[in-house]
Amino acid sequence: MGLEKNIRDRIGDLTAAERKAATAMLADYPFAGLLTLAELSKKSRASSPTILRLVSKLGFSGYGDFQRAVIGEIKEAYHSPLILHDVKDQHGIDDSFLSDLSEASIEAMRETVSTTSGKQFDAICELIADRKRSIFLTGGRMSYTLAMFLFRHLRQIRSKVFLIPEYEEDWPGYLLRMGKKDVVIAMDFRRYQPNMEKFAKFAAKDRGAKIVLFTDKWLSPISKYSAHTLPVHVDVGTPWDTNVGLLLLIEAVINRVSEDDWDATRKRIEAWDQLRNTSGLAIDDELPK
Amino acid sequence: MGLEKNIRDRIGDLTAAERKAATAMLADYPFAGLLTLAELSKKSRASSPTILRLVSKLGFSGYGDFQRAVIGEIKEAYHSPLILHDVKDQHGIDDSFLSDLSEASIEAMRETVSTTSGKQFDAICELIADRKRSIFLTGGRMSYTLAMFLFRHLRQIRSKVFLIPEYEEDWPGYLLRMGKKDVVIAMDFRRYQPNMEKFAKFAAKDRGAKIVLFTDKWLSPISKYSAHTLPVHVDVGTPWDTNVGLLLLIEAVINRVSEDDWDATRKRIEAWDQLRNTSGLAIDDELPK
DNA sequence: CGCAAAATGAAATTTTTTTTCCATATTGGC
DNA sequence: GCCAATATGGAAAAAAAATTTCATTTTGCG
Repeated sequence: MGLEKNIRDRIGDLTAAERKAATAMLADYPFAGLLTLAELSKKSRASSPTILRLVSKLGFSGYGDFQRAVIGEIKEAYHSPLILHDVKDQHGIDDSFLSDLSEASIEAMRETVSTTSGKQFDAICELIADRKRSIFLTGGRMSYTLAMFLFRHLRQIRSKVFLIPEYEEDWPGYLLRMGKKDVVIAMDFRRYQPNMEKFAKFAAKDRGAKIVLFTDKWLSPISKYSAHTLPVHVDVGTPWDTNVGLLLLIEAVINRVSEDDWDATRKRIEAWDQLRNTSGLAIDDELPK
Repeated sequence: MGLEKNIRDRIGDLTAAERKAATAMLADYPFAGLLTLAELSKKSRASSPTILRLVSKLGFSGYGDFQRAVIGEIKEAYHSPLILHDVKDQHGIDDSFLSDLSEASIEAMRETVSTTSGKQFDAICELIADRKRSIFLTGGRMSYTLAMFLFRHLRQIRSKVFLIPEYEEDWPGYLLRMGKKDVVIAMDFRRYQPNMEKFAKFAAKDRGAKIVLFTDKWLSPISKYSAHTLPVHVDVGTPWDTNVGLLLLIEAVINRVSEDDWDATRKRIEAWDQLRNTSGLAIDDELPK
């Protein structure tokens, strides 16, 4: 499996000059693989064609192909040593699935926080806290539910907060009421939906709204139009990506924005509580204008 | 000192397109720095000259110079991976709000996992994976959105999954179709809503459905009627409770249940992807009977 | 609203890197 | 020691990448 082991195993079959190249490679593995062909050639005192022949013997189609593999290995090694400090076996073997997933999710959360700039986060919260701006929320198929989570909380904190309906025919009514001061909070994760981009484009270009985008590290196409982009780490090594990092950021926003005028928020929550027995339905703000 | 911190600190002074490039860089730091200029340009959706201008603002004499610095950082970090993940102090004091909240949320997740019995979790997943049973989901005001999150995922995994509408008048149609074999997944957290209890009571007593309850440590009144109760830790010392523990369990359920018949799930997801361009709307299963 | 200044990216240019070709060198068998 | 097979690297060609130029777009301001 490992590229390094692969080289070591085959080093006996190589020709003299190829072995020189392989040795240089191993001497500073894996970083020698990041050098250019000419640099590695100089370092190993083997000509570039020799290195190319070596690389092809190792099963790569070219130097670029080889370099991509090296980068992949560096990436892997860079991330993996962390899932070591496990809390496994606290109550027996059968829990390891849950605790493994938990540790991986924790890692994703930590990475999300560590790649989020505090300054940018503050700027975003300030935008959202600004009562003069209307806030519009939307999201992709799955993240829509988390957008809705944020929506329902923001509703308790301030007015002029709107959830864009999922049904596309309803969009114009919202889009046409957006202005330059307004904010669109969009959540868009892998398998980006084309109509989300269309929506964002119109909101940003035609209406001049500011877009705050929550996305993954592959960056949704909406990032073209967004004023702020917050990349969230979603990988936990399972077939489904995790959203705990996103939820963490959402809850951080809720806390930060409500701090801003806690008294008003408390009053709203109390008023809400009074109503909660009579009806589960939200009292909708009218759209402005 | 650190290149990453350097970028973060200056991100405010950058122009819009430069910020896009910087965000892409940070989203997959430090590996995005190993890409070629053209690749990074594509990924960040900023033109190459823009990236070059960014790189020069950061104090490098060219893209190559910058890449050498990135490689240097990777090399350094490679041998001490832990330093990188010491989230606090990594980018200064102003981030402490986010990282404090993150650590508190992590604690809540860990506690949730450590108080969840693996056996019970498995039993719940088995119930949900059983294709013969219909699954009905519901939740309180805020947790309803997370119930919806689970709903949309379960929909991709199996059939006969239904989301109870929030509007009370619609409930009878669902309640009357529930049978003894069926499962209600209820999420109910502090400030329990009385009508949720009414719903659960009817589902359990009159219809004989099995209730799986996600709640907080104060235990929703629904626990009287539930076959399984999973208490989630929600306290993070802020005015708002956290839901990361709940989301973790939900995602664990999704992973576990989809494992059960991954081939079928994959096919469903692919079929879904085919449709995703034509309409954002779900194709609703008919209610049974 | 219009204008100047700043920002941006398309495309041309330059530089670097990879790949190919082939002449020369080396090796091992006889 | 000679020959054929194999290995090697110099250098040209091809490809790719980085950089520069400059026209167009966007932004901020009066």
